[in-house]
Amino acid sequence: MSTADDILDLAQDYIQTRGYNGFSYKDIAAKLGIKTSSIHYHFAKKSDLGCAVIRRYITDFERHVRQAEEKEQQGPEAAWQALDQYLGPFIETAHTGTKICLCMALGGEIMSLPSEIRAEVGAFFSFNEEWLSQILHKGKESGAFQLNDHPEHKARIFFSTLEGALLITRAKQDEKYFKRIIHSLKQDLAP
Amino acid sequence: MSTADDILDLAQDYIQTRGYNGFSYKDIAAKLGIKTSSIHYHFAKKSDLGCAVIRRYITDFERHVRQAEEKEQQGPEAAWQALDQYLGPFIETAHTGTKICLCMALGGEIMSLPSEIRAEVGAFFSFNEEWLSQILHKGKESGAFQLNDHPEHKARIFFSTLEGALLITRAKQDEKYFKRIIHSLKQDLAP
DNA sequence: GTCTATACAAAGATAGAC
DNA sequence: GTCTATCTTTGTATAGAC
Repeated sequence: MSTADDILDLAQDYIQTRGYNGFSYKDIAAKLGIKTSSIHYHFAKKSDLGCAVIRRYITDFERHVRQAEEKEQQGPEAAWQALDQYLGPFIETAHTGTKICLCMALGGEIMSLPSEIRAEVGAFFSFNEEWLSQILHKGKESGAFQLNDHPEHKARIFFSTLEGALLITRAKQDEKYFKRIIHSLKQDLAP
Repeated sequence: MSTADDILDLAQDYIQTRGYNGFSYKDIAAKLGIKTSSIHYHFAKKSDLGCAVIRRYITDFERHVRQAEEKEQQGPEAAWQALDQYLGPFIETAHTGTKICLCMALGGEIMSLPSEIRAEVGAFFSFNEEWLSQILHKGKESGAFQLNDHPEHKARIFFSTLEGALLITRAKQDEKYFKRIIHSLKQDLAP
């Protein structure tokens, strides 16, 4: 792992815990045992670092979701497996007890962020909704899911709930809270 | 309106738009045409200001919700009226296009906040869940609502969705998004 | 690629005059 | 209650040596 990767890892960790405006180059430098000027060598400005973090996050997330699509061939169990694959990172995040979704953290301070980062946050949210919408639609066709609303609407509700629950779970320091939400969300889709 | 109130108003506005770590005494002083030392006279430390803002916010919110309880006497329409009264501030916030719920904004940076503020954020979330849980329970009894889950679980889902949707709506700059979520949430409760 | 040195502005805060 | 003045620390960033 290169220094640049170490910096990205730490920056992402800081954003997910303290927010973009809640950490500095000094924090990262101290943890890595280097000087802030070394970080500026890899990422000239803080906004460059922020952009790099969110782009990597989205790329990794989309790769993860594409693996879910591979599982989701046809048949009822496949749709549920794809949904579980999708939910994995959210459950892991909740499990930390200290982090929320990176884009949720950035979304909370979005009016103070450079426009490049704003755009990425919006794109992440749209991607999730569209992907969920598709899988809900397919799951409905295959009989895996039963929906009381249009797939697009259901997808938005589902995603808003997931993200909101992550933040609230952390504030309450109660991982069980999140698990119950996941359970209710899945139950709501069951035929 | 006193200067202290003006400071509180501006601080709240800044937190809801830019986050707690996204504004400074200088920002507020500039807007009010005073010096930062004058703000320190009213609120010695930034954390004092933060605490005052969230405490006022919660007090005002609880007063608003208590008015909803008065509407919620008995009968099916009453439960729906109480719910609409409750939803008012969320809809107003979404309408600004720039703000999210104060506690959501603080919740996003909670790991960087003083413990007094952390505790208030958690209390706000718990209050909302408990209030919603009660009204869902009563509405179910009166036949106003039909629930496919326990009132406590439904309340948590409902609240998580509401808060998550506020943040996502702002990031996407699409108020219609929030209105559709509200519509779906209400439809889901209808018998 | 990392360091030292440095600049320069911003942030949080205090002391004391008016 | 607000001001001026001051202080300290932090944050972001650059120049140039190693």
